[in-house]
Amino acid sequence: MKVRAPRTAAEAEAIQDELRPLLDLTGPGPLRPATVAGVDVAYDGDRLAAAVAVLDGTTLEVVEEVTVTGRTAFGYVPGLLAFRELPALLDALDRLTVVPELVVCDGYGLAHPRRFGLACHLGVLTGLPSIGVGKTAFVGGCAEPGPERGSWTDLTLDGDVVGRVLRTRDGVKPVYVSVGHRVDLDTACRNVLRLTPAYRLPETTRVADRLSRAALAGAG
DNA sequence: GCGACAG
DNA sequence: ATCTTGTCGC
Repeated sequence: MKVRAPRTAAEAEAIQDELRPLLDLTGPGPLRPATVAGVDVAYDGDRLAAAVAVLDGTTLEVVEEVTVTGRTAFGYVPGLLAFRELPALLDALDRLTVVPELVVCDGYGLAHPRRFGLACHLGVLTGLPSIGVGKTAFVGGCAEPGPERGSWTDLTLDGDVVGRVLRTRDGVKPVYVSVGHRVDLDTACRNVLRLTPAYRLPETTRVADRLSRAALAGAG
């Protein structure tokens, strides 16, 4: 699998609009996935390192890790993050021995200006069930969820519910969850809660984050 | 027209 | 994303 490389923002947007119809928003998706993959990318100037960490869906123990290093081919443009991170992430996913039952992305999925964020793009290109978990607000409006872990509110955009603002730890800033491909919002949130037994962010993204940084440092 | 804006 | 010290709290 490979991402088409657009030359301009307009081209990138056209690709998103073209792929958007291939999205499978049919649920429920994996409720008790045996394996869950986390993906993340670290940068140092134009160098980058992408990492994929596959965890056991029950014990959350690391089952497999893959990293790839390379150079950025597309700058960061809000709404077009996938074109910056997907090439390397797909390379890493290709080298995986285990086929994860769910992929957790760092960023947004359906909650996107054209309803096709990183999680959707990755899902459509790999065919794998995927969800997006963002750390900060991007698009959509929401009310503040209750202070306890598990409470949430709708993330809405143009009158549509495009995701959820979910509290994963008591009294800690919530995360922004939106579906990517082949998973519904309820299932996405249940998975996120299972992946956050101790910290605000899913263990999958925590491991992938560490991995990508280490790979970047080790690639000198 | 002017800002805001996942990572 | 990344640049960065000390500091409050368990």
